[in-house]
Amino acid sequence: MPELPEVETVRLDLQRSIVGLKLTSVEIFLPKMLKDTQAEDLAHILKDAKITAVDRRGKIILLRLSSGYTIMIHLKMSGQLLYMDAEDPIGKWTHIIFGLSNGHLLHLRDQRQFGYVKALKTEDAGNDTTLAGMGPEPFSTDFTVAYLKDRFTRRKKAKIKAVLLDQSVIAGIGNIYADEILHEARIKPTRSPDVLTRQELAALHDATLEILRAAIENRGSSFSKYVDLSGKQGGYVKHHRVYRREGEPCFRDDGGTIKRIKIAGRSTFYCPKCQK
DNA sequence: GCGGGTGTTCACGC
DNA sequence: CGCGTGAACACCCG
Repeated sequence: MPELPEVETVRLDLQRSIVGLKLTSVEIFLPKMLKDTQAEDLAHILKDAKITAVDRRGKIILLRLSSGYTIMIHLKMSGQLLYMDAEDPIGKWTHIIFGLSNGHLLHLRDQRQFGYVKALKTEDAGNDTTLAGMGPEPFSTDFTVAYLKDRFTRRKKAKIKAVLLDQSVIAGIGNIYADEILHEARIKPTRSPDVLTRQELAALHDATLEILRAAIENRGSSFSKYVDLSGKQGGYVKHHRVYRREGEPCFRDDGGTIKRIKIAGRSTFYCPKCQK
């Protein structure tokens, strides 16, 4: 799925192109894409509601509506949101189409059908278990070295990579960026979080911000399915230093060769030379 | 046919 | 309770 930088890229695109418009209709071809939401309720909720803002929490897009409702969209592994013309063909994997008051359409495509759309009252969003259980946004003031230290001391037997993937610790990091962040911070993904030094925690904190910032600036990583709102690929893959680079020399030119292991069931790439 | 893939969740065993 | 593993979801690709 798209991780924070990809979802943020889509959010920025949506903010530019649909805020201020009204939603006019919704067509649902695959009802199981709706989570805790009835198709007729969704149609009623969004009909003629104005989109007042597009927010993001972790990897989830939040369409804020003037009617007091929020539409949550999770793209999971292969979901895409596409801003389309009315005459554009409907793809095989388009499962939901939102109509917009300017005549354009928002297609939700998802080859693997893991993603979901959920409607809830904006005032109840704080009670939503997915949203409420999420750790701080990396770019918020809550994300500090002290916070990492506090959360990491409780995880004595875990591996740092697994903890970075835990959305309740930090919101938005996935398999690509966990590896890129750990490489930038020179920390081996198998390390135990509770024994990291103050310097390592600070390096991890800074690397998180730097890698995510650079990825957003390059409009995310497209190695397979991810595209932005207009269907274009992101440009960050060419900046990847470890992810999917098994057997290649470390970009730090330190004589290390990128290794691939499994952590938390996920392929994990790192340089044994510079990541300690 | 098999394994693996940007995510998440659950069952199970230690 | 914490943590790791494997499976599940569904589909494409090499």
